[in-house]
Amino acid sequence: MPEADLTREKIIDAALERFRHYGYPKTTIAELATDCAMSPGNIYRFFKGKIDIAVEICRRETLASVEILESVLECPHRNSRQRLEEVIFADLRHTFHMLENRPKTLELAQIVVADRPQFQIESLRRERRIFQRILHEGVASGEFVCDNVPAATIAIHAATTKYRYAQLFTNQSLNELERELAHVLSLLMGGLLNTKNGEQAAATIIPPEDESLTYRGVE
Amino acid sequence: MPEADLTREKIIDAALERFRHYGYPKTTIAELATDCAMSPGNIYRFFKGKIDIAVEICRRETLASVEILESVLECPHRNSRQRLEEVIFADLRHTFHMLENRPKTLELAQIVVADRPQFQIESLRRERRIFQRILHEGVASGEFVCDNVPAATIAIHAATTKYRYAQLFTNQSLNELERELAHVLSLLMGGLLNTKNGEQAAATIIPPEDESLTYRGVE
DNA sequence: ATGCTGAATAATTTATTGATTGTTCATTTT
DNA sequence: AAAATGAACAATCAATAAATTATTCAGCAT
Repeated sequence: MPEADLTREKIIDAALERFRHYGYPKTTIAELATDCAMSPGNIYRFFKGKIDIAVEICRRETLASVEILESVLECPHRNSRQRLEEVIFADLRHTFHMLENRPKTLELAQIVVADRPQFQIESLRRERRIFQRILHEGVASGEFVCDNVPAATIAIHAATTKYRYAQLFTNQSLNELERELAHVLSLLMGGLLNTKNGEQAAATIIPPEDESLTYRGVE
Repeated sequence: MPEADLTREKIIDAALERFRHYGYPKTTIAELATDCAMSPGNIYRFFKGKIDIAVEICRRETLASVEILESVLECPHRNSRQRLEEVIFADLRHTFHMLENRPKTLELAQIVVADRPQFQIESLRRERRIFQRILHEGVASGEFVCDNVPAATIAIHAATTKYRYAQLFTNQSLNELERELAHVLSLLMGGLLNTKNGEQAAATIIPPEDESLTYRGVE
């Protein structure tokens, strides 16, 4: 590895350590510089600003998360449904434990997202790509029926929003959340409608892509 | 109406006006007292504290919201699926416009919930009761198939979390959200699985219940 | 008694100041 | 020339003081 990259890594390691122990706001550039046996000014030859160090750390964190989900995906002898369910369960457990054991990581992510909204959008997109791969496989094998895989991917992702960093939404226990998620997945898989009577119900009416924002609610 | 209740209403009206225009923190008890032509001390004969005025206003707001959803519910010539979908769409639109047109209302709700977490829990429960009524009807008529209505109610409510006060989660437009929600509902109704091949897939494995916690349905 | 007042007090918020920190860049070192 | 420094400057934060506000309650009025 080139010298410059090694130095960059040293800064990231020092920041990782301090952000984890004391948090982003309580960590000063001067401290990072001391940790790396260099001057404060030199840090700026490797990062445009303090926030960019945080961005890089968070970016690596999300890549690691996606890899965890991918490893779940690669378990053999699973059908598409089991894969999808296990990936979503893994997401719930992983993010739950993250917030429970490393609260500073959330704080850091919130600081980064406040400054770089695009960061969150891209992280979610990376996650959805995993979902989409499973859906494609399932449709190809005939296990799933779906005439719009991208839309279904987004829908499943949206419907399981509550189970990503669940503590942001509720103070339920992990066990409660797992049980609830199982019911959500069960519905997403099988649906509510009675299909025994032969006739297939009409699809949900999907609003037109009209950009004119007309208000249809009450008041 | 008894004299005391009229006075109480006068205070609530004054608070409603000021909270809406200037927000909760910038409204003082002294101002409310002046508006009502009384002394600050007298306010405390009707409310235990400033926050309790906000709680009462928010309570009425949530009751009004539930009534809107109930009015959607009472539309005739609808099957259960349409009712459920329309109620959830109405919820999306109503909460979306609320945040767009009356941002102070959200601020107020956040202040109330920060102080009284139970308030949010009860508001959500009231909303779920509407869902549950529709599910019951649908199961009774044979339109829905579901062996655990309370659990399915909670699942549908959880899966549509993103579409209640959606601006808290995303900056998508209302139109985008409506289209996305339509796909979510479509999945919840019909499911992903291919049921044409006759055999019904096994249910999602539901994690065992914690011994200390009893699982309760919507009550 | 009962309903209400308004000054007194406690709690909170806002303004201010001084200290700390992020960032830059002219200069030094390698 | 390239890499690094550290003093200088601007932005931000923390601590404190000042002002405002929520709440109480002894006393007044009905």
